[in-house]
Amino acid sequence: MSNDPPGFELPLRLFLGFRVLIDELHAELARQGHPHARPMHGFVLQAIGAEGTTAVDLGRTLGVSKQAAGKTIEALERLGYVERARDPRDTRRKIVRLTPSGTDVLARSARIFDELRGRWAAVIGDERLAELEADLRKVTPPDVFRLDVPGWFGA
Amino acid sequence: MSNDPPGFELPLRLFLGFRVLIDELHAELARQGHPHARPMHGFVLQAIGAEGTTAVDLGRTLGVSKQAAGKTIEALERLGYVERARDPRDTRRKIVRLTPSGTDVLARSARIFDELRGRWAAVIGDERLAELEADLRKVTPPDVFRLDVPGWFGA
DNA sequence: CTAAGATAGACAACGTCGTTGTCGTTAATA
DNA sequence: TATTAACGACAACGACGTTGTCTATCTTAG
Repeated sequence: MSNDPPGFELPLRLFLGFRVLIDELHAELARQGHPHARPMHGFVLQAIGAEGTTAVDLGRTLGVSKQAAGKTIEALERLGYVERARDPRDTRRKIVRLTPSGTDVLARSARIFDELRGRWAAVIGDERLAELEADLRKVTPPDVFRLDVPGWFGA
Repeated sequence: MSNDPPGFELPLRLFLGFRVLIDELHAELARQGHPHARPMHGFVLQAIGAEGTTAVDLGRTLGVSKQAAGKTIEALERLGYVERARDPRDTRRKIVRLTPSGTDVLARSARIFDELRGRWAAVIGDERLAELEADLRKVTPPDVFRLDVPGWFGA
C-alpha cells in the first residue's frame, strides 16, 4: 500500500502522545502544589504502592539496579513523597512508604489523567479513544514500566 | 463513565508502544550490521538530513544546547555515521553530513519501521491502524522531536 | 574602511542518572 | 554452629545535558 504513511510516523506519534500527556500532567500538578514532581516520580510512587516496598524489590519491579532504585528513593525522600523505616521483622530491610504528600500526588495524578483522557475523547470521540486503547493493548506487552529510560534512549 | 479505563493507562500504553517499536527496530538493525545504533541516533540522523547541518542548527532543531548537539555529533562521528567538513563560505561553520553508513542505517530504519507497521496492521487491522494514526495526529502537536528525553524524564 | 557586535565551535566544570564493585550487617540454611 | 545469601550503604565510573568561557570569524553600523 503506497498510500500508507511512512512507518516512522507511528513511533513518533506514540511518543509525542506520551510526552504531551505527561507534560500536561506535570503542568497541572505544579499548579496544584507539586511543582517538583518529575515524570519518573509518578511511575515510581505507583510502583511503591500503598503497602510499601524495599530498594531491592523496587529495583526489580522497575528493571534497574538496587543502587539506582536507592538513589531514586533518596530523591523522593528529599521531596517528602516517601519515608523509610526499618523493618522490625528483618533488621536489614528498610520499608519505603508513601507519605501523605506522596499519596496526594498519586491521587491528583489519577484525577488529572482522567481529565486529560476526557479531553482526548472530546477531540477524537469516546469510541475511537476506547478502540485506540484496545488496539494498543494488543500490540504492547503486559510488562510493567521499565525505569531505565534515560540510558535506554541515549546511551 | 465509570467503565472507562483509568486515565493513567493511556500514557503507559503509548510509551510501551513506542518502546516496543524502537526495541524491535534496533534488534533488527543489529542483525543487519548496525549493532551500535541507539534509539536517539535515528532521530538525530533524520534531523541532519541529506543536506547536512551544523551543531548550532541541530541543537535548535532538537531542542537542546549546541554543546549537547556537538557531543552527539561526536558520538555519531566515532560510529562512522556522520562526517564533518569546514564550510568554505563561512570558515567558522562545520557542516555535518551523513556518511554512506549513516544513509544506510536511515534507509534500513525506514524499511524496518514499515515492516513493523505491517505487523501491527496484521494484528489490529489496516483500518484500525490508520484510525489510530489519524487520531494521534489530532491530539499531538506538529512539533518535531525533542531530544532532551533523558533529562526531561528523570531530572 | 574600520570598529563594535553577533555567531560558530571548542573546552572545561557541574549535577544527574544508572552502572558495577565493594563492604558491613543481618537472616536463612546446611 | 558455620556457611551462604540478602539488604543497604559507599565509592568510582562513563554517559548525558547544562551553563560559562574563550578564540576565531562573519556581519553590520558608523
